[in-house]
Amino acid sequence: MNNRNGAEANQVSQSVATTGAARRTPTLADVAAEAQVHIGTASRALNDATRNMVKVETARRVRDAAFRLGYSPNVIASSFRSQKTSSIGVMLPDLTNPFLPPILRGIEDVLTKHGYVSLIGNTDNDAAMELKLVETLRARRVDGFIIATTKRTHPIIENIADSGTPIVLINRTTDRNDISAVISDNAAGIRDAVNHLVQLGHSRIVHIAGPNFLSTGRDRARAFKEAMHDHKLPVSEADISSCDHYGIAEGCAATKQLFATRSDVTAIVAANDRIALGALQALRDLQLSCPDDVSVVGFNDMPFVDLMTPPLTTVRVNQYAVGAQAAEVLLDRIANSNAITKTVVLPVKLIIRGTTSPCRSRQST
Amino acid sequence: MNNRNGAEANQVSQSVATTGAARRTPTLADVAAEAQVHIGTASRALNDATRNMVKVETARRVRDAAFRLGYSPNVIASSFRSQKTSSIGVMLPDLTNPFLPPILRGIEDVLTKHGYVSLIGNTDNDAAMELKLVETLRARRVDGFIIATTKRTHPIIENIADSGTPIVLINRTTDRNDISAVISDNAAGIRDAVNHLVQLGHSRIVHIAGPNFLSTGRDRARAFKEAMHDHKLPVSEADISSCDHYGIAEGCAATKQLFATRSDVTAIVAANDRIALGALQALRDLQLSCPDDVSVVGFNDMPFVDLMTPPLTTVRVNQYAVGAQAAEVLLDRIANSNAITKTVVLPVKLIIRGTTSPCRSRQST
DNA sequence: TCAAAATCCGCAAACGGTTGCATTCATATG
DNA sequence: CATATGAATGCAACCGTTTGCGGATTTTGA
Repeated sequence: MNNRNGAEANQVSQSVATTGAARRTPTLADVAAEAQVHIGTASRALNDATRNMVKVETARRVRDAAFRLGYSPNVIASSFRSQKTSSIGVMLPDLTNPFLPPILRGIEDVLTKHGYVSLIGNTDNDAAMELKLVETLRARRVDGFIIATTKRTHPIIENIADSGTPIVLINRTTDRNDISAVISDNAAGIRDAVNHLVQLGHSRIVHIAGPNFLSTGRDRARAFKEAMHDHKLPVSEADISSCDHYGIAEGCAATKQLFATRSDVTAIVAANDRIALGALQALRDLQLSCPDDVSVVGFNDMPFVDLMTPPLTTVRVNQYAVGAQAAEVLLDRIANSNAITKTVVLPVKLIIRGTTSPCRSRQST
Repeated sequence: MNNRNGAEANQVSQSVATTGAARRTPTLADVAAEAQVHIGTASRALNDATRNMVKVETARRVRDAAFRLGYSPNVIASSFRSQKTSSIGVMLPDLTNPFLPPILRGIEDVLTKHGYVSLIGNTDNDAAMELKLVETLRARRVDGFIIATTKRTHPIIENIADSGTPIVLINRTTDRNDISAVISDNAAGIRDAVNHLVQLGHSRIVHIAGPNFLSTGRDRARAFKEAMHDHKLPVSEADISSCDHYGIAEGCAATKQLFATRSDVTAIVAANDRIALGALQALRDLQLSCPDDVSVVGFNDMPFVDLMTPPLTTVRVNQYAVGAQAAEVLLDRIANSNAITKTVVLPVKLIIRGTTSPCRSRQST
């Protein structure tokens, strides 16, 4: 009886596995059975890389069977066996920063074109969250990383690179030059901005800098000094005020602090658009008009700065391209593990709008 | 000789596999060996849900071993076996729409808190891309879907719901009421907008509507008519111009079309902020001043509409909360497969800024 | 003190593909 | 004609966890 029950149970589960197959989502085994081939052959027939190992007629039969059954390959099973997840981790400070979505879109577009998918995480520039995120992404076995949050030295990130996992940095780089990166031409952008202001007759130009521990902050400040120097304009440390964060409030505060000691300034080169927004706020608070009293130029050309009044003159970086390029570089590195590490520098373009105008040197207060 | 070589090779790989074990990323088997327990026990000790099946002392020993080895659980293997990926698919029209990032942030925040991760896809409202995305996400075996792109009838999406996969819609719903959704109180928002305009003395108020095939477009238009009716103000079809897309260009065109036949309008209720931006453009083109000649109110309060000149009066929807709520509802449904389907309606708030002012009925042209 | 119950843990079978190797069969070669 | 060559497919191990089942050990209860 026990035996008999067992036999019955077997038969039932058997019948479930056959007639009931329509219920379950079909597996490769179902497809192979339907196409009358071995499961291994079915696998090869369905996989682009191994398609040529099987007769074209057989391949067609398998694909037909797969279609007939509505087969959807189980990517998890595939990832598990092949140790490739076709997914990449993206580490951002905060998705809500309008500068980032176009970059993400660029990343997504090239990833999906290659059958990859991205896992996005926000860190709010918090070290603990960064660590947790990296652990999560590692646990999910992402094939590579795109990182938008690095400081000039950053142990967590350097650790990823050292572990041999493909990685590419965007916007910001580390001081180490053995990690691939996609950045914009900070030096050229700042130079163009200064040139523009000089052409408008400005000579008392100051720089509201970003954090020195970020490559963008350091590079743009350095470029500012060089550009001033090229124009034989004096530039001292007093002409540069640094923010320890790329924020509107910080930009406002830094501007006010600088204006407290300098009353003849007629133009501001801000390290990025948010700092520029803060500078504009500061000018308003100081009862100064932009651009009549003081000209301002930003950096990034993030969405909507063209709709403000006055619209912001700024250095446009091609955000979408940064993302797309980063994904390309990363996928290249994944496909070809000894691809050289490279830093891609994308061109920028000064967009002249309403916050800059000819200099009418203002009176000292 | 062959044999000897083979033996040597074996020994080498053996030594790699033992002493070199530190090289490989450790597996559960390594942890179990280190802790001197069976692999099954190690699994239970490390898993919150099964922790109580093992003695506390044993659990501690296992966790210590895991820590010592730097063990990172292979989520892929876990997903494979348990048929749960702890990932959910998010379908968006376009991440680049500034309305969406705060929603996404809300989704991400609650998902990560529960150990989940999201796979985001952009469809650009293209049916083919939608289908491809759904296939991709199904292949990756996401545990559920959050969908921001549905039309009032939408076969692809209804198909997901019918398949039994947990799903929740955001912003927009289908006409079917058996699918969970998180939306904002469209009717209240429009009512508040109309009330505000009436209080300012306006009576010639028109509505630039969204697409009728979207629930938001239909609901807001319907609410507009009701609100006008409540104030005993006449409202005909001529007072409503529809856009077939929530875009700036469409809003501009629809406004111009309506103003071509109506010269006494003093206020516009736009179906969303982008349409409102288009309406403002149209007014500029028509040499009309906002808010002096015509008041405008938008919907959504997306980022940066407060920085424009004049800043936009609009109905604020709590975007972050929409995303967070959607994630909560979805996770609840995943954890509890017979949770009731529910539609969560979040409150909205009229934010009065610079595009609305008291009516000074303008002359007919 | 001993049976029953409860607790803890080991055992081994999945999960669904991929892939190196073996086998078969047809074709080319000497 | 026998054999070498190569193409096409079958075979089966393997990837790292989870989990139902049952055995061993301890605790409980009368």
